[in-house]
Amino acid sequence: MTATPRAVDRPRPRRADARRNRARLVEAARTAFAEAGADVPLEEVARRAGVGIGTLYRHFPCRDDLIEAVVGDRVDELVAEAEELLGADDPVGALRRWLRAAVDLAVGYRGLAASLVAAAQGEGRLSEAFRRQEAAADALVARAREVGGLRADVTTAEVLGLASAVAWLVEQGRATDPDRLLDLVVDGLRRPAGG
Amino acid sequence: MTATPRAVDRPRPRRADARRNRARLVEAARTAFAEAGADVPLEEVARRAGVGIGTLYRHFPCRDDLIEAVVGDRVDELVAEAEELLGADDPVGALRRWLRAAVDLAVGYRGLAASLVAAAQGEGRLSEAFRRQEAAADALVARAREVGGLRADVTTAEVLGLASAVAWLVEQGRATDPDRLLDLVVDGLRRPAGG
DNA sequence: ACCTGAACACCGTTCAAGT
DNA sequence: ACCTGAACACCGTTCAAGT
Repeated sequence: MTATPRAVDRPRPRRADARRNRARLVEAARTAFAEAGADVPLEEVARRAGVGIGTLYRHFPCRDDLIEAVVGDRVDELVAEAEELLGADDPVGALRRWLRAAVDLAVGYRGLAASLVAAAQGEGRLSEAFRRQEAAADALVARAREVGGLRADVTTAEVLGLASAVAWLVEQGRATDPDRLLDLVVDGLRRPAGG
Repeated sequence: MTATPRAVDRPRPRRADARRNRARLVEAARTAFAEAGADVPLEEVARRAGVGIGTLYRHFPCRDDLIEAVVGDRVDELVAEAEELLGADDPVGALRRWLRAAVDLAVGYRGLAASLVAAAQGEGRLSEAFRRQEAAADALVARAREVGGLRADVTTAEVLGLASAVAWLVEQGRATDPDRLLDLVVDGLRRPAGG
């Protein structure tokens, strides 16, 4: 039974060398994640950053913290995009476009979709990022429902869940075209036309 | 770079003790998978079976072979069920019911959905099981399409992929009710009513 | 023909010793 | 305040020595 280290809120490092090491780690993680997936060995990340493995753990007590450092600002961009799309003429189309962007982000690093979904229940920084994303989705879903474009009983968790599932399928190599799958899924979320 | 051992077609063991060990391993794996998920340590399975780890590897050169030994006959049951459902009055409902059974199987052991999806590309016994399942799904999809109940452009790979994705979501704890999600998904696969 | 378990590789995580 | 890397735990996989 190896307890996974709890995520702790670390203050910004005071010493200049520590800040530099932190930045190097994030950069190394970014490229390593992109090349080898979000489950790349942490020793590999430390090696690429040119620091000891202990230094990595000092800055990022668990893998999710490192993932958050890499994708956190992209999640914020996604949130900002949602705010813009809230003013769109076609709310269902807006939701659809936004989900596509969310899928793109998740597909960017193999294993990210799974990490994000797992973080839905957790406590750390990545979990907070997930909840920011969920709040953004919620606004778009509410808007689409207001206009009558969505089934009344569909929840945000279901919408985001299905989008994550699409991202996961693409990651697994079981789907070439995310757009195609998203279209099928979003069609199922629409208000039934005939009754 | 650790090469994963290739799946090899092993003949049924000749010696009685070997057959007994094999059977014990499958039983131990069945309970271990159910309790701890399909990624339970193989040493744990060997321990429960009361055999050495080397014996496990002799009978099941890779984890997927063990998984197939545990779920293979349930896949065959699924295939048989599909054949019965081919005669149903409501082909879309039949497809829907069958997908539910497929999801139930995958959800039975945590991690099985991922293993099955990954096996879609591979070579071993589990890959063959996946392809039997895919052929069964294909017949049901074709039937539902004939009757005009499905979008004409939907492929079997997409249908099965989305069902696996639903199973994965449930495994991740992101959905309580598989039926609910399957309804949403299947609705997206239906022939659009209004055009 | 089959079994066993020691041996090795790999990776995650901690911590004593350093600056 | 921070860094380092040796040390330990855990698990996958192989293989020499056995029956």
